[in-house]
Amino acid sequence: MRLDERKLQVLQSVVEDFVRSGEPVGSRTISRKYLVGVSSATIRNEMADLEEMGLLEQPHTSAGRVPSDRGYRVYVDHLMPPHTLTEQELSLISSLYARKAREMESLIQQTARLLSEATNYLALILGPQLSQTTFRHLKILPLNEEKALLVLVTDAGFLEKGLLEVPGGVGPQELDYIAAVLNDRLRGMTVDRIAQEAWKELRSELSQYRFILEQAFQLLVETVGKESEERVYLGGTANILRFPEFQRLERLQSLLARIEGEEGLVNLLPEVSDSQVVILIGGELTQQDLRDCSLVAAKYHIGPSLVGRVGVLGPRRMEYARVLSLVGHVTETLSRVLSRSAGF
Amino acid sequence: MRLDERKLQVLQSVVEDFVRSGEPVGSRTISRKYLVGVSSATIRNEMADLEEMGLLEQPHTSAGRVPSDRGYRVYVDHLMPPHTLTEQELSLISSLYARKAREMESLIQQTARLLSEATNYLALILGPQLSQTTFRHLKILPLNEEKALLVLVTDAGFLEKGLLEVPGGVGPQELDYIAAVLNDRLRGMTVDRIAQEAWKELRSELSQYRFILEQAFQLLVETVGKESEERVYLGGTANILRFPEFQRLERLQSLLARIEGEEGLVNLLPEVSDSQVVILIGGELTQQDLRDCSLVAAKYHIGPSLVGRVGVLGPRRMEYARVLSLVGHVTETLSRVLSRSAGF
DNA sequence: TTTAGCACTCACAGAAAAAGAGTGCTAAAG
DNA sequence: CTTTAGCACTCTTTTTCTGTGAGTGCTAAA
Repeated sequence: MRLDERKLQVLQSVVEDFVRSGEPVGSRTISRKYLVGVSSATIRNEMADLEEMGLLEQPHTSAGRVPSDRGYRVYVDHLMPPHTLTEQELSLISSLYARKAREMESLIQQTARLLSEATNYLALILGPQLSQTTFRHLKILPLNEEKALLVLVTDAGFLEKGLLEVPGGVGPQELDYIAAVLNDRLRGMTVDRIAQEAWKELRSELSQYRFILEQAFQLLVETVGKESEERVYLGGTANILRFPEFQRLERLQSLLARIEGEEGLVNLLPEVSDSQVVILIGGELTQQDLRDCSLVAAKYHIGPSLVGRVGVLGPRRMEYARVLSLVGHVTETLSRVLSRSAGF
Repeated sequence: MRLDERKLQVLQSVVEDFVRSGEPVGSRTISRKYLVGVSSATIRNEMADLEEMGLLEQPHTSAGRVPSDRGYRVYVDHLMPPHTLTEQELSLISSLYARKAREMESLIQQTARLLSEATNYLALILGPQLSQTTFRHLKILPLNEEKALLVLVTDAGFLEKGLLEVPGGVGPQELDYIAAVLNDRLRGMTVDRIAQEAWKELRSELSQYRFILEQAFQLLVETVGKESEERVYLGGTANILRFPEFQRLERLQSLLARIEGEEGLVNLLPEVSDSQVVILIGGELTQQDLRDCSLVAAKYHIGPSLVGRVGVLGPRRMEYARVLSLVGHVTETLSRVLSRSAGF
C-alpha cells in the first residue's frame, strides 16, 4: 500500500494532536480540525490503512488512534515542520550566556536547567570527556614544611589543584626538580596515555620520590580520569511528574532511582555523530523501562578534541520540532562559550 | 487533666505502632499488643482524654487515632527510648570514612547518600559557610603572556583557583608585587570582611592594577562568598516516593520542585545550636507544604569556625530515635574527618 | 474506676448501571 | 472506484448503590 499525500496528512494530524492533548485521537476530531471537507468515515478508512502499515495503533478497540514508534519516526523524518525558535526562547538562551563566563561546571549546570525550563522535559548533560584532555603543565608550590600545593593545567584550560603531603627532608628545590621532570616528560600527552604508559616509567625513574608521585598521580586520575567524565548534570527532574505517562508510580520509581544512581544515565545518551541532533523514539532506546520515552541528543565541543553530550528526555509524545531546534541551538552556543573561555 | 503513667504508655504505643504501620491505631490493638491486661474500653477512655488534650487526633469518626504534632513532640521529648546504633549501621558509616579522605565536596556528597540509605528518608546537607573562612594566602602564577593562574588558600585548607587575564605590559614582577601586597594586607581576615571593608582601600591603593584586582575579587566572591555557602547536597530523592504520605501527586510535585530549586531547601534547615540534634515536627516547620513532614537536623564543624548543616526529611511518622542517633553520629564523624583533612 | 455490651458512624470495596467516545461494516451516492 | 451516511457494537469511564468491617461513644453493671 502506498503512503499517499492524504495518508501523510492524517498521520501528521494524529501525531500533532496527540502531542498536544495526550489523548488518543479519533476520526471525527481529524475530520473537523485538520482535514475539513473530508468526512470522518473516510478518515476512518485511512486510519485503518495506517494501522495496517504499523504507523498507528489503538490502545483498545473503540479508542482513538495513537502513533506507533514507526509512526513518530516517519513524522520526525519527513513530516515535521521546521521550528524556528521564538524571540522569547532565543533571549532566554542568550541571556544565560551573556553573563561573564563563570566556571565550566556551573555553566553546564545552568545549561541543564535552562534546557529543562525551555522544553519542560528532563535535561541531562554529561561533562566533557576529560580523559581525552592533554596535559599542559603543572606546578608544585610549597605551602609549609609538610604540605605543598599541586596545580595542574590541561589543554582545555582546566585547572585542578590538590594538597600534597611532603615527607620530611624534601625541600623546595627537590619539588622544583620533580615538577620539571614531570613537565618535561608529560607535556602534550592525553591523560589516558599518562595513566596507561608514561606513569610506570616515571615511577621507577623517580623512585626516591615515589610517595609524592603517588599522590600526584592520584590527583590526576581522580579529578580528570574516568570518574569525572561520567559526571551527570540534571535539570528539570520535577518535570517528569508533569506528563501523564508517569502517573503510574512504579514507572516513576524506577526512573527516579535511575536518575539518583546517575550511572544509569550515562549509557542512556547514545553516541552522536558530530554537529547533528539525534532523536531516539520509544523502543529505539535500549532501556526497557523507558520505552514510553523519547530522547533528543547532541554533542558539544570544547576546542578540537574535548566533547560532552547533551540530551533531553521526555514522553514519547514530545514536541520534537521544538526540542530539536532547542537542543541544536543550545549545544552550539554552549560549545562556543566553553571553547572561548578555555582559550581556543 | 493530668498525664499519668498509663496515658503516657498509651501515647507511646500509638506513636510506635503508627510509625511502623502507617495506619491509624485503634483501642483494641493497644489493649492486645501493648497494654495487655487493660481492656479496650479503658483504652478508649484514655484515648478520648488524650485527644481532648490535643495529643492524638482522629482522621474521621470511627477510625483509629493518630498522633498530633504535639503528641509526637511529647513522645520525642519524654517517651522515646534511646536508640543505640546497630553493628550494621556503625560499620556502614565507618566504612565510608575509612577510605582515604578525598575532596571535601565528594565527601559531603557521599555522606548525604549514606544518610539517605541508612534512614530511608531524604538527606540534605548544606555546604560549609565558607564566607566565615579566613584568608591565608594567595599566589599568582603567570601561565603565558596573557593569562595567569590565581590560587587562593584559606583557613580550612580549601583551595580555589581561577584564570586571570593579564593586560599587556604587566610582567611577572608586577604580579609578584600585587600578590605580596594582597598577602600582606588580607592575611587572617574573613572573606566576609574582605568583601566589605578591605577591598575598597586596596582598590584605590593599587589603582593602576584595578583590572587584575577586579578579577581576583570576583573569584574570591564567586567561589567562597555567599553563593557557594548555599550549596545543597542531596541524597535519597527517590526515597520520598516510598512513603504513602506522598502518593498524592500534587504533594510530590511541590516537594520535588522545591528540591530542584535548591533555594527552598536552604531556609528549610533551621538554625541549630552546637552539638545538638534538633527535631522539627509537622507544623513546627514553617513551610506550609511540608506540614506532613518532620525534619531532624544538626550542625557539623570544620575547625573552630566553619560550620555547615545536615538534615533528614521524612514523613511525620518518622523513626525518630533511630534517625536522631544516626544524624548525631554522622555529623560527629563528618566533623572529625573534615577537620582532620583540613589540617586542624 | 474499670469493663462488657450495643448501637452508630464512616470509609472502602465491589457490583451494577449509565454514559460516551469511537470504531467497523454495509449500502447508497457521486 | 471513491466517498459518505447510518447504525450496531465494543470497550472504557463515571456514577450510583450496597454490604462489610473497623472502631468509636455511651450506658449500665461490676
